[in-house]
Amino acid sequence: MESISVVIVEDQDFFADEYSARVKSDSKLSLINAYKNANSVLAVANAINPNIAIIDIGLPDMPGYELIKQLRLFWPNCQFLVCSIHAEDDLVFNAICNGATGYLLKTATEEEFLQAIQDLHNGGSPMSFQIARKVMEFVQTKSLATQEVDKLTQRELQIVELLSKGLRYKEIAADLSLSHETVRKHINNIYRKLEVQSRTEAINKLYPR
Amino acid sequence: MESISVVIVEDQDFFADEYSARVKSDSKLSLINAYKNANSVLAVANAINPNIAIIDIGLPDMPGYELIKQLRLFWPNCQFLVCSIHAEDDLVFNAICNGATGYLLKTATEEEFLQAIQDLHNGGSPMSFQIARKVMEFVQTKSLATQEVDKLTQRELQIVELLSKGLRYKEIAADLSLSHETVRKHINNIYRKLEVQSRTEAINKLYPR
DNA sequence: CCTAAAATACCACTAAAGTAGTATTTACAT
DNA sequence: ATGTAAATACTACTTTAGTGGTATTTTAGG
Repeated sequence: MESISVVIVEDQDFFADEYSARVKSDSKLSLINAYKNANSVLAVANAINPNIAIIDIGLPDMPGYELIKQLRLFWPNCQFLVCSIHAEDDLVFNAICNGATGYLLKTATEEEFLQAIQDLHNGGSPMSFQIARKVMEFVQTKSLATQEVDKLTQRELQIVELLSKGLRYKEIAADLSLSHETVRKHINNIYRKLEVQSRTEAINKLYPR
Repeated sequence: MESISVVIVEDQDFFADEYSARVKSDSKLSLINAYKNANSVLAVANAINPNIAIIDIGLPDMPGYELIKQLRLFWPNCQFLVCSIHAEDDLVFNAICNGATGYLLKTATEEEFLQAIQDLHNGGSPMSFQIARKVMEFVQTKSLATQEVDKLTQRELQIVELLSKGLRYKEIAADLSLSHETVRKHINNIYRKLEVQSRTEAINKLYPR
């Protein structure tokens, strides 16, 4: 069994040394190198191809999420583990949106840290529990507004689905083999039930962002 | 320090016994009861008020996500931990959307199981690593389409933001102290850059669901 | 069988959205 | 200094969206 190759990008000496020591202590891992800033790793990015990259979000020369975005182009199969002292929503979601698949707070123990690398390599997404809750709440807010959906009939839901895709009335009519006027009537009823005056308001009410 | 009260809803004897034993073995937890199906717990729901509910997703008389939805009304402050042998997307997301804040596979060890209860109680969202990855991917797909956003100027993004809320052109103009015509021009440019023909198409391109 | 809700369809109308072209001013970068 | 992009504003026009009313047919429930 081949060992898992790791790079570290961390500007603070204390953490860089700590992470390096942890990786070296684990026989299943091999440390390629530890870099102090974004540019020094970008300079050699096309010469290496790690399995795991551990990225500090607070680098001096570039936001961590920006670094991930760029490194992903060089290392499409690499898993990115963000390590941060911060749990602010912006940082967390920017990192995730740019391809981070794990997010640990720096309070993580050595055991959690090494387990996270294993999890990442096994297709998991390790997160500190505070981060996990934020992510969970994000998922919950992005789901359907059930109580509004219940007000609509089957046919109306079918039409709303097409409305939300941006189809025009005549396209919806063609899709469902209905007359243009019938579609309009249905949409009128939908808006009345949802207490809205436009397509966008209806969509926002049914599919909260 | 007060102990954490737990209920279990699990139809398979093997797992029900196992979970009960685990909870009893932990001095920080107290087991209220273990129920074999959804209706037997709903029958007594208003008489109890647990801190943590452990729910099997594959109950005989009701889908687990439906049970969570109903129990949440009785126990608004309870944290729901789903335990399932399945990691199918539908089950996972239905559960999360209905209020589950943790999701473990039944392969979890006793240690992971008890740690999950602690994490839940501390405001975390424990997940088996396979689940965490699904959730992470969901977040990634639901986030801003960065490459499209980059095509727009600051002013255009500002206008798109208001467009996506369903404001009319005249309302946007008033908000930004612009003329109605200028807003229209901006929107025209936005649509051209995004290669769309309507508000809904633009929104869908920038904020994928 | 009968009724209420749902689905279908049409008309007339107003409001809003979207298209196309032109033009001026500011600001920034080569 | 000069060219380019961005932001502002206007006109003229077409298409689509949204409102209100009426009416017929289907479907499901009591």
